[in-house]
Amino acid sequence: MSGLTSVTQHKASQERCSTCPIRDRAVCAYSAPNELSLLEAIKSYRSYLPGEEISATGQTVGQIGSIVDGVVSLSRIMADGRRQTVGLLFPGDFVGRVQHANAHYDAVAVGEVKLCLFDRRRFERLLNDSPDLRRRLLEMTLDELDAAREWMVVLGRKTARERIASFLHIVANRHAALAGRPIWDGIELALPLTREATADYLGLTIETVSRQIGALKKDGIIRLKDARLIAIPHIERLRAVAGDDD
Amino acid sequence: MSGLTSVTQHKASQERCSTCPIRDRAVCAYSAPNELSLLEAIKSYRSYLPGEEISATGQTVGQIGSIVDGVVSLSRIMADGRRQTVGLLFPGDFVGRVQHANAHYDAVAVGEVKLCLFDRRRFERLLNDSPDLRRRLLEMTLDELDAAREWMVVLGRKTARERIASFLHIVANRHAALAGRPIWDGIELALPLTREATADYLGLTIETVSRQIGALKKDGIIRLKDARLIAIPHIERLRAVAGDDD
DNA sequence: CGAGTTTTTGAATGGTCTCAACTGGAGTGG
DNA sequence: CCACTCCAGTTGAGACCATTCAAAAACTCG
Repeated sequence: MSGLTSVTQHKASQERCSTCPIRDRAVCAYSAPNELSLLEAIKSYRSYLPGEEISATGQTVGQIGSIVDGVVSLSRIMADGRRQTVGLLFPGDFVGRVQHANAHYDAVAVGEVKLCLFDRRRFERLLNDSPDLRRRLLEMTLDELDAAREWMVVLGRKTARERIASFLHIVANRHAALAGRPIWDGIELALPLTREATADYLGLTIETVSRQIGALKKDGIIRLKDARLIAIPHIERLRAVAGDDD
Repeated sequence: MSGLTSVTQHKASQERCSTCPIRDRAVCAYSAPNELSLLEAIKSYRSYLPGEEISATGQTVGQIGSIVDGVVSLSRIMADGRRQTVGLLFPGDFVGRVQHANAHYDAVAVGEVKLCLFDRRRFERLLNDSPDLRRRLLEMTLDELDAAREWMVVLGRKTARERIASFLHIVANRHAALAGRPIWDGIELALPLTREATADYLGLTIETVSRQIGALKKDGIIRLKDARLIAIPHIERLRAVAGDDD
């Protein structure tokens, strides 16, 4: 798979931060114009093909940055091959860890992915001088910590049916957020993950994922156009199935 | 339970940060003496009894701070009563979230706990002016995120036996860290958690926890002096049972 | 159409949960 | 000192949900 990856990497001096689609959500969201130009000077874009590895556990990572487009999964694999996805990263999210030279997880492009990358050391130096960058990075990290803990409840206590519903709910929320409006009944989703990737995220097997999606369809909670295109007639019903009260 | 709590709270001007037992690990670890005196001016100590609630989900939190002594559990409870513990906090760890007025999780004192507390708003103001505080808080938050993700692997993919072993391994590591030396064979642990709290952390039932601890004992992986006092003859064997390779 | 991949479906197994009873230690009071 | 209660923990039996192993079906791409 990594044999047929054709990546593109280039300084994109023509791509201005001011027109960046993730300008308001990324680590640079609070940065003033003068700081943006500093970031602009050291940034480069790189694209990844579906399934392409962005970084591997233990590997030394020289570049870190923001997702401009696409979805990235973070996962850990056990010695005997069991895999658990520990995070799904969407546009605006930050990939890579400051102050750590090597990766703790496998980062993989789920679909096509475009990253806005910085040299790790240079970014860290900028971070030291910039309260705005640090504040935003802290905020994003706290949000990710909350998301991780939320997911721990799913993995520790929810049934397969509830896990699927929780997953669809999260994807729907992200989809709505990217569309810039609150979630709505009848929302249609193109699931970013294969059944296998979904299973790895939910702590289930692909067979169980398939069966439970089928069950939700039979119960009218969701409608399937094909295996990856899902419509949700009533968000409230999905949320109820997910076991969330709010 | 909250009826018979006898808490103590007082400005402790006599307790100096310079002699604080968590001085090197807490959020103030990087703070210079002048900053320490600012913190000293606004800090107060408060003790909690075993089982006492420190803050509840949704509740507005006015004070945040560091654990000086004891263990705090963070957990979320579902509408039907299922509970999942999403974090165990030890001395030096930070309780409460900056920039969020209300708690996302239930924080409960596991044993007796002593906190070093700051008014949230005042602490946030200090945070804005202090690169050292912010750097340390970011670092701690990133470490907690790593720990949370590590635990997601446990909850998503490990068997009951592996979960118990992972739990004991984590507690042993923390115990060794507090003792200031690397983990050793024959280490003895006083488990901080009841079987119920352990089950909530591991995503299991108390019966399964009890059975698996019994099985580990039968297999010679651990030795029990009583239900809560455990000796680990060979750390390597425990780690192997936990399914970790390192 | 044919090959490869992804997804679905089926049947049987097994690990964990559920429900229930029992054990042992700590504290209480006659 | 012993009976009693209370609580944490242990043990047992059966049920159930998700897994495992196997095969069929659906989709993709040449």
